[in-house]
Amino acid sequence: MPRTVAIVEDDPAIRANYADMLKKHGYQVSAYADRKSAADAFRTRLPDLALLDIGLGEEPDGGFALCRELRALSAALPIIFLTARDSDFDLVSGLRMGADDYLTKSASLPEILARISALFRRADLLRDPPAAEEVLERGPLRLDMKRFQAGWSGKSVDLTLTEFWLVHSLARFPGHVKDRDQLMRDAHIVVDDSTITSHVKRIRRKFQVVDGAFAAIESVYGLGYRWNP
Amino acid sequence: MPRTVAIVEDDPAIRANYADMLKKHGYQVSAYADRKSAADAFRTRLPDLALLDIGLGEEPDGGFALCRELRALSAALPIIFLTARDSDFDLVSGLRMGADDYLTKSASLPEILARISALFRRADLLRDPPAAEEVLERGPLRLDMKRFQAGWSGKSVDLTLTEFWLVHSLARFPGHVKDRDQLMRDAHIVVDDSTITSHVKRIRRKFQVVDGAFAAIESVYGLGYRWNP
DNA sequence: ATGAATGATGGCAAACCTGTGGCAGCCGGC
DNA sequence: GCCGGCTGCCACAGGTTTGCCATCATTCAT
Repeated sequence: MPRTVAIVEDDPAIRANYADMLKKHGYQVSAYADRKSAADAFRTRLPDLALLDIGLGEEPDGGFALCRELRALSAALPIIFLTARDSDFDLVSGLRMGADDYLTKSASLPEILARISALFRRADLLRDPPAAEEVLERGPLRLDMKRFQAGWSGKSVDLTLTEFWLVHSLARFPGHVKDRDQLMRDAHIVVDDSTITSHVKRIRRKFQVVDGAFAAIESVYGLGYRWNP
Repeated sequence: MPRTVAIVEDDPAIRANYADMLKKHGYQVSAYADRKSAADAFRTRLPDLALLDIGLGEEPDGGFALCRELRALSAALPIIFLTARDSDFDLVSGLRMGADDYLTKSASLPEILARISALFRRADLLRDPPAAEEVLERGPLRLDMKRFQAGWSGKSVDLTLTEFWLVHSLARFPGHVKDRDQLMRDAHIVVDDSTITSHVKRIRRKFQVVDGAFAAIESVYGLGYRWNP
């Protein structure tokens, strides 16, 4: 099914022009000339994307008002301002108001189309599973990145923040050797090499409390550490 | 944890200029002069947003290549081209390649900032899908989103607006750790870290008036707070 | 095998984080 | 104006975490 694009623009010639162009590129277009008719239509059915002019007939800021109404109806609806007004002030206001893009009428048709499809691409990420990696499992190890909780064969292991980052850095690519500098970067710290050694010591101890045979963190002489599967 | 913005730009003066501006607006900035150093850094840690020049030193299209590499690493990472090239061709290529926005260096600083924050707003939708529930119930907790009223095992708890937002932010994903910056965003305030501590103190006190054993808000040392089911 | 370099360990002090009480500014209602 | 509630911030106290060192053990190259 084609995507629907709503155009709100008071000038009939420009409106028809843009509408034609969008239709030619496979969108299903509904066009409105003023705020009221657009708002009425949106209340029954939202488009997949809205292209708004700012000045609408009698209302010099009708587009802004419409943008606010739309945002109240849906936080995710892609909104683009397409207007003759090219002041910084209007642009910043428009974006602050919740629009996703702001184009002046000097924008070329290819630019408009490219920006519309870029915005659709991003909006589509919401529909699909955003692939938000929440938990990392490596054998008996389990790291919940949202809860900042670590577990080893079912039992929970209390790690401090720095320790958690270090374990995450090591376990993300099992078998890969991480040198101390990389570990510092992943843990967002800048410290002496010996301090990393200390952290590894404490991490090992904490895992050994839960599993005496724990040996997943292997030292690689002269290089750093490696997570052993 | 402030948002990180990566800037890849070969001209040292421009790079420093943009980096300063972004830092002044609260972003944590990492700057790179060429494709290789940027790509290396991105492989270990992705920024929250990338600002790319297209021409990078010897490579006239280094930014395009970098954009492709970044998109391979993450489909959701916000990417903005910021370049002197103002041809339609480059713009359309850049957006087709997966960038979310395309700015020329003639763009004003307010425009750049507004577009960055608009993009962050949209990217945030991925992290916290919009919730439209009228009433949120989590065990004994009950939040009426319409009336801004909170309840604990049937008894009503008088929260101020800010407190209500904070409780909502915490309770929405029980167990998930929210740092102070996320809490501020969810409560629509910009304050000192210690102020969040104060709010939590007052929230706990109010719940404890109703239930002496209240302990649903757990502090996570070094990170923030978590709602305990 | 031997020595230099690297890593492990225990310990300690500094740095950091949080909880708490308190206070000042702000705003709205009376 | 005056009052009271809300908010933001600070100073202090107590506890946790972290960084580093001295010492001992291990590894690698000669």
